[in-house]
Amino acid sequence: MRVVKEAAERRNEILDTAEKLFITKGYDKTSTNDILDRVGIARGTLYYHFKSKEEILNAMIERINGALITKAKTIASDTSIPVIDRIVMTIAALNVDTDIGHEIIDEVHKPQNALMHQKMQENLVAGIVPVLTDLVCEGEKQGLFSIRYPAETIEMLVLYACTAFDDRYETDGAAKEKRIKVFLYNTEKLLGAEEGSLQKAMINLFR
Amino acid sequence: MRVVKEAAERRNEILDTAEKLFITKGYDKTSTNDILDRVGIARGTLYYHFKSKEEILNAMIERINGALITKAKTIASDTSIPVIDRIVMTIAALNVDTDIGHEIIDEVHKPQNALMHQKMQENLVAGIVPVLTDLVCEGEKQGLFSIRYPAETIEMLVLYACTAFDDRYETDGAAKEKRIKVFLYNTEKLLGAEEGSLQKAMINLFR
DNA sequence: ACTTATAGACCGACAGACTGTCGGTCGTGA
DNA sequence: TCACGACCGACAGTCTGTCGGTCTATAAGT
Repeated sequence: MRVVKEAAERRNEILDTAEKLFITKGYDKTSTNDILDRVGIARGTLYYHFKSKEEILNAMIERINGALITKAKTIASDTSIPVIDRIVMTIAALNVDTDIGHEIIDEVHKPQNALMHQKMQENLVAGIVPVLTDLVCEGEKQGLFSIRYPAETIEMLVLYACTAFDDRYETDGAAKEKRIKVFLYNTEKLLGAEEGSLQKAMINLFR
Repeated sequence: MRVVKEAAERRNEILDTAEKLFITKGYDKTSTNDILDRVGIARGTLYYHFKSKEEILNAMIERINGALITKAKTIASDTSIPVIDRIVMTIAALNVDTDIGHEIIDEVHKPQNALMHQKMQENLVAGIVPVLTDLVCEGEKQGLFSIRYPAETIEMLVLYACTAFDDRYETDGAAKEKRIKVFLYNTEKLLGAEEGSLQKAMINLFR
């Protein structure tokens, strides 16, 4: 039977379903049939709202990243919190565990989802680098950091973090923990922060 | 008509052809028909030598990266060259421009080739990090560097370099040059090298 | 030297699945 | 009642991977 809805609503229904499927089954392994069966629409309807399967992926990524970046910006602009805490919190806000669930971080990084992964990363890095750069510059004015090329350096750190902290490299908890520790140590070095200052802020916030 | 060849030879013919096509057209847009038409074999023959299209991609990447890593190792083990020069040369050996041609670096990083890109990067990083780590440790013994966590730090630098120096981010020459400069500056900082020492070695070698 | 056997390389028709298209239909608000 | 936006589903075209069977080079037996 035929159910008519407003375009925006249908679009979101499709995106909701696609998101679940892309994340649980992978982008390549999800067929457009899977999506339209689940939404309960016909083939033509799907292609009435999106011009291709890839466009669905793009829209989905923009929705997810848009929300994440908005959240990060909100935290970053709360001047009532010390800069160093805000930096840690901003980064934590991107750790998708919080609200979208572990599934994403676990599933997105499988080899099959390379395209999805690359797009999410590119989009997220572009959005978050300026926010963090501003924060670091603020911290430098307060004498917390000493850094010559903030933008490029932040980009370097963020890009590395995005790639390295994907689970695809190892599941060994110890190696991962060490990697995080070294990452913080190196970050302090690059930002010209006092040794242990970031680590302290982190432990302080998450205990 | 039917031409019989040794398995190894056919395999290489297929890989040669696939390499050209994957690089010029992209992995997704290259069909197995494209490959087998060009090689001049039947469908069944292709699947006699490779069990899937993706396995062709994997074999191709291993071939390319194997050659690159062998070359890098050769340079790295030549103790007649000063360590710092060897480091620069080892990295330079990975810059595919040299023998496989610009095409790869130009084409591999298009969004369509995400899978290929990811696999090449992962494979290359895993191969090159130990080589560079050894070199850096050698340099530390000579008092050139001062570094607490060599392996993780090298990994960080290599991973970043792989991601950042893809052309996908910008074609603006000036921005790219600055990025390289900052990368060298930060590398010196992380390795605990004298400021400008890496840059000097680089300019020295390539003038 | 001449048949016969065998294993490895090769063939191409086919099944099954998938994406995107298109002409046409239905519902709803003006 | 009219028009437009939402919706439908059959269909074309393409793609990957399979399978039963065929060819050929080499080794063995006579």
